[in-house]
Amino acid sequence: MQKLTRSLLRWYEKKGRRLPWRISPYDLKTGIKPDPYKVWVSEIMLQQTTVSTVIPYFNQFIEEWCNVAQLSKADQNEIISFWAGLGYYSRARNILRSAKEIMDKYQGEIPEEKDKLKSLPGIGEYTASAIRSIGFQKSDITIDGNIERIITRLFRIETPIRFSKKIIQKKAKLIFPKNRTGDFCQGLMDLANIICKPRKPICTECPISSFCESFKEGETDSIPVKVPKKPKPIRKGFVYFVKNNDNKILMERRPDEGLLGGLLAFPSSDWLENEPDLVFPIDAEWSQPFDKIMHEFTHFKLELKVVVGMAGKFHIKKSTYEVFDLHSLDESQLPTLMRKVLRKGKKLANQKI
DNA sequence: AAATCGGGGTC
DNA sequence: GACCCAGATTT
Repeated sequence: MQKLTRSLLRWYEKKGRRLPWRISPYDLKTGIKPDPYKVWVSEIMLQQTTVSTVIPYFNQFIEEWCNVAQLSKADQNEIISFWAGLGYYSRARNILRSAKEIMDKYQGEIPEEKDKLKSLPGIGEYTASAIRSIGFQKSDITIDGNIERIITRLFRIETPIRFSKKIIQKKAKLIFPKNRTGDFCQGLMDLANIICKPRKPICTECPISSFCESFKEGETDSIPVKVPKKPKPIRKGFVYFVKNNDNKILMERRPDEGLLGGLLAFPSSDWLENEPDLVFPIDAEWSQPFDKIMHEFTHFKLELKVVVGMAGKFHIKKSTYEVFDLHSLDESQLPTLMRKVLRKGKKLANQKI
C-alpha cells in the first residue's frame, strides 16, 4: 500500500464524518457490515445533492421503508411526494422501479454484480461502484465529482475534467487500495468536502498535500480547469391559483416524463421564451397578473406571473385536475417552485377578501 | 458531446 | 451572483 493511501485512511479514521448510512472504520474492523440497502438509498439521494440536504430525507425514508420488500410495495405517488423538494424526481420513480425489479429477479436481495447493478434504473457507473465498494466491501474504483477534483489536483491535470476522464481513471488506479476500498473512497469524499474544496482548499491541513503536484506548484486555485458555462435562457408563463367558496383549490399532477415529472403542481401555461397568451383554465373571476415568481432550474430561469381566480363552484375541464382543500394541503409534498406559488397565492387570495 | 433533469449551500 | 454537489439518461 502506498504512503498516500495510508495517510488518507488514517486521516479518515480521525476526521471522517459520521453519517447515518455509514459504518465507521472502527465498527467495520469489529466485523459490523454495512447495510447495502441503506448504501443504495443514500447513493441515489446523494446524486448531485449535498450531504446536508440528504440527511433528513434519508432518515425519514429509512423510517418509512426500511428494506427492499417494504419499498417495493409503496405507491408511486407516495414516493414522489416524499421526494418533493429534493429534486431530480426521476430518482424517486427509478428507486421504486428498482425495488420491484430486485424483488422479482433477485428475491429481494440487492445484487453484488456490477452489470446487474448497472441494469437497474437510476444506477450508472459511479453508483454501481459505490454500492459495491461501500456496501459490499469490494475493491471497485469509485470516482465521483469530488474525487475527480482531488485527482486532477494531485496529478496536476491541466485539461478540464470533462475531457480528462480517461487520465483520471488511470491515475485513480495508482492510488486506490485493494483493501478497505470503501473507506478510502469515503475518506476521499470527506477530504473533498472538508479540505480539498472547490474554492480555497485548506492545504495546510491536508494529509496528502506532500503528494499533491498542484500544491507543490501553487496551482490549487487554477486546477481543476473550469469551462465557461452557457447563460441560462429565461422562460415565461402564467400559473393559476384558483380558489373556491369553500377553500378548495385546483391542482394537477404532472406527467411522469419531463420537468417535475409526477409531482403535484398548480395548473399553468406553457413556459416559453416569449410570454404565452393568457388563457384561463377554468371559469372564475380572475385577477390581473401583477405578481411574479422567479425560479431557477438547471438549464433555464423561470418567471411565472401568478393569476388568482375566485370560483363559485369548479367546472372541471381537464381530467388531470385534482381538487384539494387549501388548509389541509401539506406544502411538503410540493416541489419548491410550487411551494413558492402556494405562499404567494394564499397571500393574494387573502388580500382580495 | 451536449442536453435534460432541482434545489440548496457556499463563498 | 457563480459555482458545485457521492450523476443518470436521452439525444
